[in-house]
Amino acid sequence: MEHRHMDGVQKNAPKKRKTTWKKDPAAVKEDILTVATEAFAAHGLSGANINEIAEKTSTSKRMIYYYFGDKEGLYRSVLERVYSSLREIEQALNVADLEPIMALRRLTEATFDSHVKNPQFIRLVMIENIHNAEYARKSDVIPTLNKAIIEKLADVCTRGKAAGVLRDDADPLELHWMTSSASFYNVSNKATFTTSFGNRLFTEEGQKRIRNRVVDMVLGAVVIDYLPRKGG
Amino acid sequence: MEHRHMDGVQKNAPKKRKTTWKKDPAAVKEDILTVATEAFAAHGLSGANINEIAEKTSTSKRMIYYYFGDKEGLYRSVLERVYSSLREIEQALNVADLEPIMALRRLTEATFDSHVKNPQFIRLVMIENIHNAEYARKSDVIPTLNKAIIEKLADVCTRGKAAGVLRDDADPLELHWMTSSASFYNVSNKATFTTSFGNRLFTEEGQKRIRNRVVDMVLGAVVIDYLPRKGG
DNA sequence: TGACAAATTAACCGCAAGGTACATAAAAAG
DNA sequence: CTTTTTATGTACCTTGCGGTTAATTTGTCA
Repeated sequence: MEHRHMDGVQKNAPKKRKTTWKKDPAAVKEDILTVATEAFAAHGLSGANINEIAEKTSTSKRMIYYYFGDKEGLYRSVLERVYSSLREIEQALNVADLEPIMALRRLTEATFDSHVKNPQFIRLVMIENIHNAEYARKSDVIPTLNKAIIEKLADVCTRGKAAGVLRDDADPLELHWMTSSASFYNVSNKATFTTSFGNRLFTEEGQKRIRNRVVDMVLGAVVIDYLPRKGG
Repeated sequence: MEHRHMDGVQKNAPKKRKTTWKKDPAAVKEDILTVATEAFAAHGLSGANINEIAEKTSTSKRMIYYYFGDKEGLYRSVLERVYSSLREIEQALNVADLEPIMALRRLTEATFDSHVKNPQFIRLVMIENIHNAEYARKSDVIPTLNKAIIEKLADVCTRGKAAGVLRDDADPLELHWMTSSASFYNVSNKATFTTSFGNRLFTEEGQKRIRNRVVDMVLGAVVIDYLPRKGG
């Protein structure tokens, strides 16, 4: 009971505490995670500020520590949540009954588009890479999440080779690497690329061209006698 | 350096100051920049610690502030320095007297290799992108640096089209985008990619394959009737 | 209805880390 | 040789921010 700094004069008159509130743990957690996701994606692990996060939630800083332990715990939860939500999108994709080349085209386009649509995810993955993926690696869900897309690509490869339309050195993992690299970079490096070269490739037009280019590159790498369409 | 708890004896005895030293501003600045580059590349702008940086230099924290003003100033200097040093590498590359396709192959390979060889640069660019390139944009050298590579590609395109070996929609900036995206991602996302899919693509073998794939992708996108070689 | 656990609030703490004050040696200027 | 400017060293200050303490309310279950 040491009010050491209250020498004498009414310093720190206690704010009136809220007299009533509802219990809603799930909503509180969600609220915190939503705000924290934005903060970590914007400023990174060390750059994000717990006090600021707390202010933007409808609850208090104490609750963050109550539910997530510490800053790192909060970050880990954010990471897992955003990884998981993206996996759902990937799993929803159904190309099993398209013919192989069309399936591959669709998968590539879908990957490209989902990257464009989820910049927050991209930023968090960038941040993870800065940290050498140490938090993703600690997670026991994240390392298992991306299997879905690889399986789909593997299926396409198998079918494509059987049909004689894909080169027999086509490899699902390499295919994913190619698609990912283009799709990821397109979002992750937009800022510096624009700084160096202007935004010509990042207008609506430019992005359409790039998207087609990516498809052509990927198909061109594995489809036998692939003929890219002309122009953008 | 806590002298506070040395109760009684020798409390706060000022450390004997170095009685003699040489002036060497240039070396001191270089020393600081070298250490700071490592620190910022490893931990980002907010994550890097000025005290730690100071300890690793052969000089004192005071000098960091003397020469660079504040943390942000130091970061900006680091950024400009690594950008500039990479530009020199690019400029040294001479492909003007190779035939167009070979020239393009060499440029692509060189870009891929230089990314692999300069992970610190990659990390700093990643960090800049997290910050929406605000510091790179403020710089008055960085935005002008990457012109060299584009000019080389433009020359190759012109010659290639004239010789009838390159598609007439081949575009230097797009070519650079393709090469960069693959080369950059290969380094920047190694950690998370490995976490998800194992390190098969990052062994010596795997990297050779990837490198060849990248060349094939780029050439395949612009060379008329390009025939990729088989296998890895 | 009252004990107990779970959820929430406001206030506080410690210290790490960015930044500064001040003294002084080395070199340059005059 | 004196003065001034540049470069350096040591100690220190301030506060932002991650994390805690302690009290209080809400809901549950004997």
